Amino acid sequence: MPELPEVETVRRGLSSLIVGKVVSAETHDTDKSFPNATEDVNQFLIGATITEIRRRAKVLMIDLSTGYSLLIHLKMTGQLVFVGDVRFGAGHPSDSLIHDLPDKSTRVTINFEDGTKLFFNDQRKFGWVRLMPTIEIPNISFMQKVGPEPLSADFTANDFIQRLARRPKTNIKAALLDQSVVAGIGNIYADESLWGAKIHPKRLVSSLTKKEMTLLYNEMREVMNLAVEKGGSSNHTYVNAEGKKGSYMNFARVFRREGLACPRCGTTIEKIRVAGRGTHICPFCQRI
DNA sequence: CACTTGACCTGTCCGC
DNA sequence: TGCGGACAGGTCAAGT
Repeated sequence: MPELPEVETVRRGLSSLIVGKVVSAETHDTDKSFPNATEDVNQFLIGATITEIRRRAKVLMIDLSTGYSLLIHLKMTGQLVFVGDVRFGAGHPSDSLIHDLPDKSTRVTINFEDGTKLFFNDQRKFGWVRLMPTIEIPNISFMQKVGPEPLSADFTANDFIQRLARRPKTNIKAALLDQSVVAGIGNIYADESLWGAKIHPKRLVSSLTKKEMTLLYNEMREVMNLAVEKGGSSNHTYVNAEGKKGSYMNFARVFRREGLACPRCGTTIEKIRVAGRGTHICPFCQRI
């Protein structure tokens, strides 16, 4: 899925596109995509005004005037695309990657009173949308265990080091992907951050020096900031709320660059497997 | 308990 | 061209 920068990009897009709109209808394919009772939808979603769009880790929250929120997780291939320009028939901007919505990947459609629509598309069906009372969001198990936002001002290098220390016997890549250590890092930005800090992803957390962990903290924040600034990364599935791609992949140093030269030392980048995930390293800069 | 692996799905790509 | 298998930006349950 989209990792923190992609979800944040979607959040910003939706903030300017749908806040203030009034929901007029909702449809979905299966209860897995939207596991809510019809009476709750009728009572708390239909007729509600969108008040705010928030994000925590990789979860989006669309707050409603009824005291309920739509919680959305895009997982690996989810997209949340707003279609607002009726001049385009089914309605899409001409430079959008999304051509005709709904399509066979559309799981949920939210209609607004002004005729515009929000589509939740998800090829692999891992993602979900659920409606729940806003006040109960912090009580769900994911929110209970999720770690701090990596870009928040009060998240320090020492916090990072202390949280990593809870996973001493696992490798650093698995620890970065563990949402209870730090929120929002996924496969792309884990690889990019480790390359920046010159740390091999298979290194055990307990083997890292304080200096290395501090460097990793700095690199992680830099990578995340740059990725947010560039609108995230796009493979063939990720698009933002307007159906457009992010440009971080133009700045990636190792991710999906196997066979190419390391931008720091020129050594050929390799792809290996760590924590069950495809992992990109410079074998010279990042040694076990 | 901590840690690793498999499952959830569909689509695409790569080698035979 | 067809087919099998590996793999894909995530997370949770089940296994060791």
